[in-house]
Order: sequence, then structure tokens, then C-alpha cells
Amino acid sequence: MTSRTDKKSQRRADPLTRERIAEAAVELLDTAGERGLTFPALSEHLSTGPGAIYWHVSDKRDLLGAATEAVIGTALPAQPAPSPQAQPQREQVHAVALALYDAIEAHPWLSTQLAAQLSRNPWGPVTARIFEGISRQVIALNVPAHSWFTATSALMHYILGAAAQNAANAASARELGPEVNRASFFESVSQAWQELDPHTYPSTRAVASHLSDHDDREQFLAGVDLILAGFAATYPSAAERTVAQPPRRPDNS
Amino acid sequence: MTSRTDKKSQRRADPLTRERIAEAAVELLDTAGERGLTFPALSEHLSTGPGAIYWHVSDKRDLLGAATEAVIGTALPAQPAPSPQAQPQREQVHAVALALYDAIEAHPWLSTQLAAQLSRNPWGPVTARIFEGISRQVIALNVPAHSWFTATSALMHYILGAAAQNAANAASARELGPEVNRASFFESVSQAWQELDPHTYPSTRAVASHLSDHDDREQFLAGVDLILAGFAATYPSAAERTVAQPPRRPDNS
DNA sequence: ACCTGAACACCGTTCAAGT
DNA sequence: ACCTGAACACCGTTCAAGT
Repeated sequence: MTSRTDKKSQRRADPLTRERIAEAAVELLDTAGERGLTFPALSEHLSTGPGAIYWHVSDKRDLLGAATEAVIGTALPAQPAPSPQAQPQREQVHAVALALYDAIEAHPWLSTQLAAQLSRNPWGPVTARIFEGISRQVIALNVPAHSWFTATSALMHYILGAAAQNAANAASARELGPEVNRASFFESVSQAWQELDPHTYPSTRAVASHLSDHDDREQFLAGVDLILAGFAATYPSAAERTVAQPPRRPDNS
Repeated sequence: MTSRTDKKSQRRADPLTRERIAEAAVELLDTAGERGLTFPALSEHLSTGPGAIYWHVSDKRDLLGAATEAVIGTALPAQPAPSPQAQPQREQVHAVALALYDAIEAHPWLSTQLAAQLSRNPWGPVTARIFEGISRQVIALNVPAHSWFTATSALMHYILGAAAQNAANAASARELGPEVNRASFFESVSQAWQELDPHTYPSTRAVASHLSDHDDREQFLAGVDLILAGFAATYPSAAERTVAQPPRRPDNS
């Protein structure tokens, strides 16, 4: 494990690299949250000085980018060949969606960073990896070429937005105490919504009263299916690919 | 306009209020960007000290929240009565979607703040206003009650995500010089994507090659229509509401 | 009740100096 | 080439003191 220059006076056990720094940053972000990632804290974690970090990373944005890249890289591994048609199409879409969903739930800070990458760096590796994962499905779904971008966008924005929302809910629920399950969290949000002014917020109140204690992942996938149904309905060529499956309940009831 | 105590020694022309502070914050955010909103800058803008601002606002998060509220309040005015069926349903959805789209394009910092509000404060006025605007459409669309939340989520996340993406693109294009139009911006992104590794990013490259020089708003609405089509296909009761319209091209070609 | 402005704690970033 | 750590600029927040 130690390097070949195994003298007693080697500078450090293992030298700093952008990757090691990214890992440490992820750890800090997961542990202490977005506010917990500071150069002083990270320096101490790596037992070095802030200057050393700046040698490998250009600034804090770059540091956060490296952390994001590290997580996305393992959550959405590069798949060279358009994956074989082993799974039915719908399940492949679900797999990509859930990979992102789980990554964001495990690292709540990720949702902010992904949004930042999307907007700041649409040609960066993070954006490309996500876009690739989703557009591959869209193409396989026989969406016509002129609509690839629209369809991918719709799916991607829903996935990232809903996953972020779920992660935030999970974090809020966690704050209410580890013993409280999701049910009581939804209960409390539902209740807060019910207390809105009936005159200005009639529909929100109505929706709140129908917020069943659903399974979050099922709910998330129901949204994905809703958009897939939109593809099938809008592009006849895409229809057989998704609709030919055994008809699945599109939502909880 | 001046208060009743109209002595020469009144402390200031107009006293600070949360609203005046929010307005000034919006101005700073629009002018100088997210990084430009600092307490020193805001204090000077209002010709006061930082302490005065803290009397009306609890901290910076609250300050940003007030700014967000101010913008959303005018972009999405409260509509007491479920708006009359004057317009066809699809156009009402478009109207809400475009209101958010335009607000985000005019205030690019808004997209980050809306995401923050959604996750931190799901029961706050900003979230409620947006949710109300969209869920009202979903309900009017005859989506069944147990799917109101899913359907509203799908539409909302797409709208906010796509609008944010557009605002970011617009900002990037602006940076390339005021004379460059959107076309050349899309050209450059498309080109950057084309240079990705063909082995790992085949689909992204394929999509890039079909990135026509579209109208951004049309593209955005095409995505909305895609999701509406999903409603119609998934919930038979919703079908006649959206499908009965003169069939509109769902996308540019 | 509302405002003033100095003071404090803290963080991102730089840089001359080391190995 | 890579690391050290002190120093700087700047910002969020507080607070004793004013009106």
C-alpha cells in the first residue's frame, strides 16, 4: 500500500489527489451538510493546509464539482454499449431513474449541486452522464429524433426535481426524530396545507386531503410512468414499446 | 405620502419595511447576481446599517426568502376563484407554466431559491402559491383524486427544471456577447456535446446532432404538452379535456 | 419600536517560503 | 511538482448605545 519510496521521511502516507480530496469532501458533506464543507474543516480532515487543496482544486465551486462528479460516477457508471435489451424498456427507465433517486436520497446536498452543474456546465461530465443515461432510454423508446431533446428534458427534470423533493422530505422527517416514520411527516405537511386559506388555496387543500400514506418510491415511479405514457400517446412509434407491457397500475390508489 | 409626524427631524424619508428591503434585494440580485447580494451592499443601497436590516429580517436565508416571495407574488398573483372556464384548459396550463418561465428568465437567481423553498419550506407561501397554480389545473383536467399529487408533481418539477435550464442558457448566451443570438449558443453546446467520447456518450451525441435551432418557449411548451398527454393517456377521465382540442403539433419538427 | 455602526467570528483565497 | 501555514479581504451576525 505504501509507495516505493518507503523512507522514513516521506511527506505523507498517501499523497493528495483530486480524487482523495473529492472523497473527503463527500464525507464531510454527508456528515456535516453543505455548511460543514469548509476549507479549514477539509484541511484538518486531510491533515494538511488549505493551500495544498488549492493545488489540486481551483476553488470551492471546483471542489463541489469534484464531489458531485465522484458520486455521480459511481451512481451512474458509464455503460459503453447501449445496454442489451435484456430488461423490458420500462424497467430500464426505472433503473436509471432510481439510480439518481437513490443517489440524491443518500446525499441530499447532491440535488443543489446537480442543478448547479446543469446550468453552469451543460457540457460537463456530470451533465453528460445524466443526459446520456436518460436520452439512451428515450431513443430506445422510439421517440422520433426531432423530439429527443424535449422528451429527455421532460424526463430528466421530473426525475431530478422529484428526487430532490423526496430527499428534502426525508431530511425533514429525520429531523423530527429517528423514530418518526414517513407517515407522520406527511401527516404534518398535509395538516399544514389544510390550514391554508381556503379562499386562496382551495386546490392545494384538496390535494392535501388526498395525500395518502404512499410509498415514496412507488409514487416517484408513477410520475415516471406518467411521462412515459405521454411519450406513447404523443409519438405513435413509441407506443408499442411502453404500452405492450402487462398493464401496470400507474399510481397507488 | 409622508407620515403624520412631518417634522424636519424624521429619521428617514420612508421607513424600512420587510417589503422595501425585499425590493432592494431583488434589485441587487437582478443587477449584481446572487453573489452581489451582501449585507454591506444592501445596507448602502438602503442607506442604513446592517443592524437595521436585521430588525426586519432574521437572517440571510430569510432575506432571500422575502425576495423570492416578492417576485412570485407578482408573477403568480393569488386568484381567489378557480378561474372561469373562459380559456380552454390547455391554454390555462400554458399560462401558469409561462408565468413561471418568464419570472425565472427575468430573475435567474430565482430558480435556485425556488428549489430551496420547495425543499426547506414545503408549506410556505411560495410553495403554496406555485402548487396551487398547478394543482388547480390538474384538478380541472379531471385527473382522479388519488393521482392529484403525482400529476401536480410531474408538471411542477418539469416546469421549474426546464425553466431553470432555459434561464441558465439565456445567461450563458448573454455572456458570449449581446450580439450573439441563441442560435450560436446552441450551436456551441451542440458542438461541445458532439466532441464527447462516442463510445461512452453515443446518445447524447445523437441528440446533439438533432438540436435544431428551435424557439425556446415552444420547446418548453412542447414538454408541458407531453406531460398533459401523459395525463390524458393514463386517466381516461382526463382525456376529453385535453385531447378534444384541435390537435396541435406537440413539437417543432 | 426602530435604527446606528463598530466589533467579532469565520471562511475563501493568496502567496512567499519550504521540500 | 507539491506542500506549509500565516496573512488578507470580505461577509454574516451581534450588540451596546442611541432616538
